[in-house]
Amino acid sequence: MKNFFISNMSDIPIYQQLYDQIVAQILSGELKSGTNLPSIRTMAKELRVSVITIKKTWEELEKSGYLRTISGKGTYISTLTDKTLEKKKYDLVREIFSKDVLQCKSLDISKEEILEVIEDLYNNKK
Amino acid sequence: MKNFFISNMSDIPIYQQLYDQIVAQILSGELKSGTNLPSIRTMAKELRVSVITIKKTWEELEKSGYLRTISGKGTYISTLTDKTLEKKKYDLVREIFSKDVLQCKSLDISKEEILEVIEDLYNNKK
Amino acid sequence: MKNFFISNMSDIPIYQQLYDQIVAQILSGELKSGTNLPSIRTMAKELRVSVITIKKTWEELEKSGYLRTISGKGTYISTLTDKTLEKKKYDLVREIFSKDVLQCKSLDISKEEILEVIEDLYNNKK
Amino acid sequence: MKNFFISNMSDIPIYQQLYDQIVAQILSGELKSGTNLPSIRTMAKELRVSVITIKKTWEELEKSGYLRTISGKGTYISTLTDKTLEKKKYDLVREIFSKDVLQCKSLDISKEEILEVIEDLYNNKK
DNA sequence: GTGGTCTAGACCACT
DNA sequence: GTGGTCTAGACCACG
Repeated sequence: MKNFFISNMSDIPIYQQLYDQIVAQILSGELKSGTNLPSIRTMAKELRVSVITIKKTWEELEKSGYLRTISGKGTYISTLTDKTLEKKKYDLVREIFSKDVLQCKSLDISKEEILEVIEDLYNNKK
Repeated sequence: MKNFFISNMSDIPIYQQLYDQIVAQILSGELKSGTNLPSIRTMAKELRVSVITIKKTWEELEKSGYLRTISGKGTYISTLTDKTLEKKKYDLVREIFSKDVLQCKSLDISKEEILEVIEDLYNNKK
Repeated sequence: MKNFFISNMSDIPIYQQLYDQIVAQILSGELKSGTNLPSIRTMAKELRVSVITIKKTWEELEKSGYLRTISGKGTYISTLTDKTLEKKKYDLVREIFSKDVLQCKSLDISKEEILEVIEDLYNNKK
Repeated sequence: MKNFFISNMSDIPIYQQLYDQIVAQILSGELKSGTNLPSIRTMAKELRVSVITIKKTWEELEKSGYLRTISGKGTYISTLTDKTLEKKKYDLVREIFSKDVLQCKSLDISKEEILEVIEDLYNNKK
C-alpha cells in the first residue's frame, strides 16, 4: 500500500481526501481485492489524524462498496470483478467532469476549446 | 441582464454561486462593460439574501477585476478588452479542469478516455 | 489656477480631494491671496461634480481660514502673510507625518530606517 | 500576546485596526511563528466585537500571508523567515510614507524639511 | 439614493 | 471544541 497525503491546509475535509485517495488506489489496481487494511487506530496514528476521521472514511467506503468490515477480524478491500472496477472507474470519471462541462457550457465555451485545454493539461503538467 | 439562481440547499456558499454566475455572464458577453449593476440592497431584496452576502460577492468580483464600485454612486462592470476577456476565460477553463485531470492521471485513466467522456457529456447532457 | 484632478474611484471623498489640492496650491504659492474663485456652480460643472460637494469643500476651506466668501460678490483666497503660510505649511507637514511616525514606532522601526526610506522615496519616485 | 485596543469611535474600521495591530506585532516579533491565536469566538467576546468582524480580519491576514487557518482546528501565525519579515516590514514602511512624501513634494517642501520634522516627531512624541 | 460597516444570534460541517 | 456561512436590522458618510 502506498502512503497517503493529507493536508490540513486544504479546504477539502480530511475524510474526503482519504476517501478519494483510497478509491483511486483501488480503481488503479494499487490496492488489491482482499487486502487487509490497518486498524482504525493504527491508521489514525500514522496519519496523525483523529480516530473519528478514519472511522468516517471507512464508513463512506463501506457505503460505496469498496470496503467490508468483519467484526473482530478487521477491514478488507471488497472483492470486485475487473468489470465492476472498470464500470466504477468510468462512472467516477463521468461524475468528475460532469459539473465541469456544465460550467463550461454556461460560459459559452466550445467543445473544441475544452478538448484543447484537456490535451494541454494532460501532457504538460505533472 | 439575466436573472440569477441561488440555492440555499447547495453546499456551495451563496456568495460563491453568485460570483460564478456573474463571472460567467461577463465572460460570455451577457453582461457588458460599463453596465450599472443594481444596488446591493436592491440585489439583496430580489435574491432574498442578506446585504452582507451581496457585498461579499461584489468585493470578490472587484478583487478579480470584474467590477468597480464607486461609493455613493453604484457598482459597474469593469471595462475589459476582448483580449483580456479571452485570457480570463481561458484561465478559468484551465483552472476548472486542472485538478480533475490530475485526479484522472492518478486513476491511471488515459487521455483518450477523458476526451471520450467529455465529448459524451458535451453532446448529450443539458 | 491649475486644474484639479478628481477620482471617483478613490476611497477619499471628493470634497477631501479637492480640499487637499486647493490647500496645496495655496501653500505652495500657486494660488495667490485675493484670487477670485469660480462660482460654486461653474466649479461643479467643470469638475462634473455635485454642487453640494463643492459647497462642502468651500465651507471646510473657510473654516480653516483659507477662503472668505463675500455675499453677492464671490469667494476669494484669504490674505495670509508669508509667515502665516510658512506656519500652516509646517503644521500640515507635522500633522501628515505624525501618525506615520507613531505607526513606525509600534513596528519597532528605528529613526534611521525611516530617514532612509524617506530619502529614497523623495529622490526616486515621481 | 499583547492585548489589542479597539475604538468604535475611530473612523478606521475595526477590522482594519485589528489587522494593523496584528501585523505590527508579527513584524515586531511580539507574535512568533506558529503561535495559536484564540478562536474567532473567544477573540470576538474578549474584544466585544462581532464574530464576523474577527473573521474578516483573519481573512485579510490570511490573504497577506500572515496567518493560516485550519478549519476545525484553529488559526496560527504563519511561519515566515526573518528575511521575509524584514522585507514585509520594509515594504510596509515604504507604503506608509509613500503617498505622504508625494503630498509634500506637491507642497514644494524640501527633503530637508521633511527629515527635520521626522526627527522631531520621532524624538519628542510618545 | 448609494456603499461601508457592524452586531447578535443562528445553523452547519469537521475534528 | 473549531471555522464557515448566513440573516435582519442598524448606523454612518457621501452625493
